[in-house]
Amino acid sequence: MTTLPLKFYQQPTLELAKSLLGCKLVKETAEGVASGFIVETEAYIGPNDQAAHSFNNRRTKRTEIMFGAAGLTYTYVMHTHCLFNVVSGPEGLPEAVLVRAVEPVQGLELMQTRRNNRKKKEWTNGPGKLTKALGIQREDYGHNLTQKPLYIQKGIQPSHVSHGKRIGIDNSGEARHYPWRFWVTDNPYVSR
DNA sequence: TTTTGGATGTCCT
DNA sequence: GGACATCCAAAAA
Repeated sequence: MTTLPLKFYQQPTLELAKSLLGCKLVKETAEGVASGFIVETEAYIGPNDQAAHSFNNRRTKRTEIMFGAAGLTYTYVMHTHCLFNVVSGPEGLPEAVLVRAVEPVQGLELMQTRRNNRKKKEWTNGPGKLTKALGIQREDYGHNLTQKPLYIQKGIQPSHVSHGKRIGIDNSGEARHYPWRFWVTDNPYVSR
C-alpha cells in the first residue's frame, strides 16, 4: 500500500471527494494502529457554499486551515464529538472534504474497545463515531496527511458510487440542496 | 466577560 | 421521534 502523494489532494474538491472513496484512512497511536476504508464523504466548497464554515470567505482561527494548502487535516469539535476533514483546493481557497463514514479494516480490537463493545456496524458509520474509533482528535488539526501518524493510503476505486444531498445542514439556505455527498453504493457502513 | 449555537451521538419512551 | 449531554470559539456586550 502506498501513501497518497500531495498531488492527489490537488484535484478539484468534488473529484477529490469521489476519489477518496475506497482509500484507507490510517491513524497510529501508542495503543496501536487503526484504519478503515472511506465509504462516505461530503464536499464543502467555500466562499459560495452557505453550509461551509468558510462561507463568504469567513476566515477565523477555526476555519483558517481551510484556506491552507490541500492535504492538511481540519478537525472540528461539535458538541461532545470531533469531526474529521481533508483540506482541498489551492492555498487561499477555503475548500474541504468531510469524511462521514469508514469501513473498519485494521485494529479491530482497539476500535471495539474505543466504541464500548458495540456492534461492529456501529463503530464507524458516522462522522463523530469514526474519529473516536480511529483515535482522531482535535490535536490532529493542521496535520499533513502524507505523514505519520495520520495518513491516507491508496485504495480501490469502488465500482458503484451514489451521490445526493448533504446531511445535517438544514439551516443553510439553497446550499442544502447541493448533491455534494458521495458514498459507496450498498455499503453497510455508510451513515444512513 | 458573557452569551449563543452548532457539519452529532446516545439513551429514553 | 425527542431530549440532552457537554465543549469550543464566534459574536455580542
